[in-house]
Amino acid sequence: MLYVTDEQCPIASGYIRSTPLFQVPNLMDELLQRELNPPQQEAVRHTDGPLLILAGAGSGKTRVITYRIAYLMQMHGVLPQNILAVTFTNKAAAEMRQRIEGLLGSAAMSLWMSTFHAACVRILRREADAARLSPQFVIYDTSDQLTLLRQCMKELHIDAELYAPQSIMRRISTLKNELMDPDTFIQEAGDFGLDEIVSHVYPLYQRRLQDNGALDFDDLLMRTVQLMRRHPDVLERYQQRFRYIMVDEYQDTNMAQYHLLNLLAERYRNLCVVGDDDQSVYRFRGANVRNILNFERDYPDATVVKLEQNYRSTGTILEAAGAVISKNSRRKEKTLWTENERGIPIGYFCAQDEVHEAEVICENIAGLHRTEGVAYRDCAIFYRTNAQSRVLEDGLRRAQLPYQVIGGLRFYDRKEIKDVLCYLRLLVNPQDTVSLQRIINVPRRGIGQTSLAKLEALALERELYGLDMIPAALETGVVGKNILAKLRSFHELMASLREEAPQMGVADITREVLERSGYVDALEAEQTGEALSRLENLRELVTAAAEFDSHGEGEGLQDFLTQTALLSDQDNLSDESGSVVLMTLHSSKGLEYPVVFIAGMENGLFPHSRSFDEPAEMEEERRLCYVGITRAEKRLFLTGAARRRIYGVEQSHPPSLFLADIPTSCVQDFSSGAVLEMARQPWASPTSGMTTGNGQARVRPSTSVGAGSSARKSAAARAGSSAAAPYGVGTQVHHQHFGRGVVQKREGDGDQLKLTVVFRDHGIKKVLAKFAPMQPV
DNA sequence: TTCCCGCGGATTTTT
DNA sequence: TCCGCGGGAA
Repeated sequence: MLYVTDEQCPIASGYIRSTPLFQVPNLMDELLQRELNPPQQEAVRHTDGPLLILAGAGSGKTRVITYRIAYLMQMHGVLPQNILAVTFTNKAAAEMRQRIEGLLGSAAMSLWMSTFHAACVRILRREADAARLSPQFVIYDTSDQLTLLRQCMKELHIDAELYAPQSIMRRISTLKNELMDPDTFIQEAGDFGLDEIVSHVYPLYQRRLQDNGALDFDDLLMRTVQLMRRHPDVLERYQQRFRYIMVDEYQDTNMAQYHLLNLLAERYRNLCVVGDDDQSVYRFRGANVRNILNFERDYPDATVVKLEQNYRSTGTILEAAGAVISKNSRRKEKTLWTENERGIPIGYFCAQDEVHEAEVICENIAGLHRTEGVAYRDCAIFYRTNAQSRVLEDGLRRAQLPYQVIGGLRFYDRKEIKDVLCYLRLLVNPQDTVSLQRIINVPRRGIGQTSLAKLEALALERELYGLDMIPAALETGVVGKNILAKLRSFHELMASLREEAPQMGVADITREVLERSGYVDALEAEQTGEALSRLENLRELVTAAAEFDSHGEGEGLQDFLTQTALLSDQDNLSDESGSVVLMTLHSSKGLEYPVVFIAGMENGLFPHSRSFDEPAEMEEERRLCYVGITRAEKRLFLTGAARRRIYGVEQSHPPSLFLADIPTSCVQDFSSGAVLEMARQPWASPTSGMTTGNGQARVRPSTSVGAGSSARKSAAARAGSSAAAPYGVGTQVHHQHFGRGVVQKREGDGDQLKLTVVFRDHGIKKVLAKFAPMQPV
């Protein structure tokens, strides 16, 4: 056998025998012809050399990917272990694997089918030596990252008030996604502003990650690329191994992922990327649409296949989506079409406020369920920001409709779960100082801040990390006598757990930790409802661990921790539960539902107020809108509210400018008063849309309720807001020191007029209108 | 050391 | 509005 084989893989012994569908070549042909349209077939049959599949929404791309993998294996004799398939979520990977197994039987077992991050973890663990990593490294999530960063800042005496840890973190993350390591950055960074600070913190932060045996999300990608660049022999092995590479959602890859792919595919050039530039919505986390737009430049010999037939949505929904996305410049031209029926017009409703909006949505879901027998699980509600989910949840509860929320606070991010996971992490990797600090006094054992500070000082001096710092403290006696005893007993606890752990299943270890740490006892003693629900969550954690044990896929605790760290929101979406699904528009990518509601169709919310200034951001919002609309199969409802409370402050937003782009014939306005008609007014002229020129004022769908077009005035009147110019609630302002902001609240009047303003970069401030160096924009 | 209260900051989106 | 943190008191 020519190809590199996977040592762990029994050469797919089953796969030749267990392929009912593909035994004979012409059967395969027949199958492809029956199941796929001509461009889809072309994509499947193109096996060698670079391939770009531009897959419009709902054009059957998952089907193409799965059939292509099956085709490679069956018709070209490609071994499953020579294929790398990268998807966006674990859920997508699992589904795809299942479908391939449906076609080929168990042959697909040894196929690498996972997210970028999961694939990188796998590589890094195997190549830990070359990557100069501890093989039992742990993965830090956002909050761990921030904890570590804060410590680094403290160590360097950088004022966290002056430089928000979050912005430094964001910057470091961006740098990592651009493959900029600390050494390089020191040379390139300016010696002023944020970057000057970052040039000090980033190297230390990175060193501390290493000391703690930890990697953050971005490291997973960056370190893998570094590994491949520095070790040609390792790279060569993986190039040989992954002769065929397929990437889904290519439009959302960042620079690190882009380079990794190019490195791996360099040798055989069998790189197949699938994506849709119109669905690129992760710019904020480093995704670069140029990756897909430039694929043909990167691989001049690339074959390009466009999948433009949509099988998902009604003609009406597709037309609306097309109208919205067509306003974007810089896109690959493609026209989605469908043979599906026109369907029912899109419903629009402008509610009085957000509570009313939720009510209307619930009434409609209940109505569809009652009169048309629509299952709850076939209904989804999307929104722009997680904050919107609460009111919707309240509504659903009141209407007694079953629902599940995807995203928001992840299960594994809950305090009690995170605590226990930190115990487990320490068992795997005793160097992990961040975890130690989190749990050393949880539950309370009387090891307080002062003692901890002494411990830390000692650790810093002697360069000790994690559990190692405790014996040192015991010897030197830097802490008082009774603290000493407490430290000792904690250390003994951890030592004995560590000894037992390797022999036990994950569920048993978890139970052991819960019992012996006193965590459960402490919660039981609390006797509050909150403690009860935490206990409930912990039970759920044990269940998840037991499930993990029984699947037997991983190798114990280590893999369980990795899995929990890399789990995405979508991954715990269950189709079984029969409930209405709530999620952000971002999370909705890649999914489809017969009935879709998009709530909060208002300027300032969607498109989000932070995107008005930058055309590129605005285009991203528009793509997000396109994504949302194209999730719908049969029915789409768009809703908004004339008023809503945000941070407890009442605001009123005009209808979303995206509504104005949807052709009249596609929508039916159910609002009282012709709201949609009014919404169309300000932006309906030929000059509407985005103008980037400086001279001509960009059409600004402002949230102001003061001066403005008659349409906006009447919207304000209906909303019942005070309309006194120049600082009405919602007015966009510019402040000499604080920059851009939006007026949130007015108090007093005349010279005493006080304004609460939300500034884009400086948070909420109260200013006296008379004195503030500020004007409306 | 811990608990409680008050204040300020935050929210765009997430592997 | 809600959450997390810091400061002060027991």
